[in-house]
Amino acid sequence: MDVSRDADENYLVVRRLFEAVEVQRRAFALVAEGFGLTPPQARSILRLHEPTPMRALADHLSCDASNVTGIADRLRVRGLVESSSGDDRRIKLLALTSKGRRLRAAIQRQLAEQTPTMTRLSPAERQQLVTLLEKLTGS
Amino acid sequence: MDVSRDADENYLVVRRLFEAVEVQRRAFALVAEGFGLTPPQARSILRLHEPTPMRALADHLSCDASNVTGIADRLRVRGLVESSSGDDRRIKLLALTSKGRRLRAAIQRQLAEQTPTMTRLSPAERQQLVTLLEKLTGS
DNA sequence: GCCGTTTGCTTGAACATGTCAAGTAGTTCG
DNA sequence: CGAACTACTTGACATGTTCAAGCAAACGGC
Repeated sequence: MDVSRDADENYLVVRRLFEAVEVQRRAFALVAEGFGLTPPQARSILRLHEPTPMRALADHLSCDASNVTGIADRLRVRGLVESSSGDDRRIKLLALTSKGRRLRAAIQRQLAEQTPTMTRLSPAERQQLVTLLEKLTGS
Repeated sequence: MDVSRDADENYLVVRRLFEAVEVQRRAFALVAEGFGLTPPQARSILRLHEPTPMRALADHLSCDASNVTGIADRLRVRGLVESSSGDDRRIKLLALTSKGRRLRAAIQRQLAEQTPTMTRLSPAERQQLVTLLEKLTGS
């Protein structure tokens, strides 16, 4: 067994993977920018299909909770989200405004149309990809 | 034809995709952090298999050239890269030091071992994935 | 019911990344 | 030769990111 050879071949797979990740990331950033949003801001908007505690948003973005404060602030200034309190008065629930909901729909539409996955793969290939990705993310 | 229904189904595919992208991104960031590098720094190191103009590195990272100046500075301070001039004296060629080359090999090894793609997919599935990704990135 | 602990969020410091505009130096080409 | 282009640097500024510190609310044992 040639271990170093194995490592090389495995790394080729990994490299392809990260190349593809970069392509997607750029595509996403471009769509977000088209709506005047940074990628984390766009991801937040997409996540807010329902009122969501900031803590949950931080988990979704896999970042520190303190980070979400700033991101939410900037979205609030632009009238895209608003926050309310629930039973637990420590928790701030973030929710989209109607303007935010319209924006979210537009982003989804554009992602579904312009993402390379959608434009360059056949429906069958997309299904194959989804299956692999689900296994990959453990969902 | 129910266009909005199509858009919804397409968006589900896109959502899966971006979830997977996030998983990979986190995995990469974690490996990089383990070596005391930020993701762009690690990506730069991986790119420097040969002396590379800063302009080419900027293209690879798809960012502004001015950004690369700072990234290269920080890598230089840590003794991982050094720069030289070629024929065209405007161009700075970045190259790994021997310390940098050792680090690069270690990063590749760890990515090949720890990336979810490698740990959660069978070799056949990995091959399938690579084929799809190549089509996706147009390479 | 009280008090220590945990949890959710905010604030401020410190740093990396990213863009843009402006500047310098080297190349190219008419 | 000179204008235009190219490669890099610098500085200003916004954002994202983490960490440490702090505050307020909720929880849990006793």
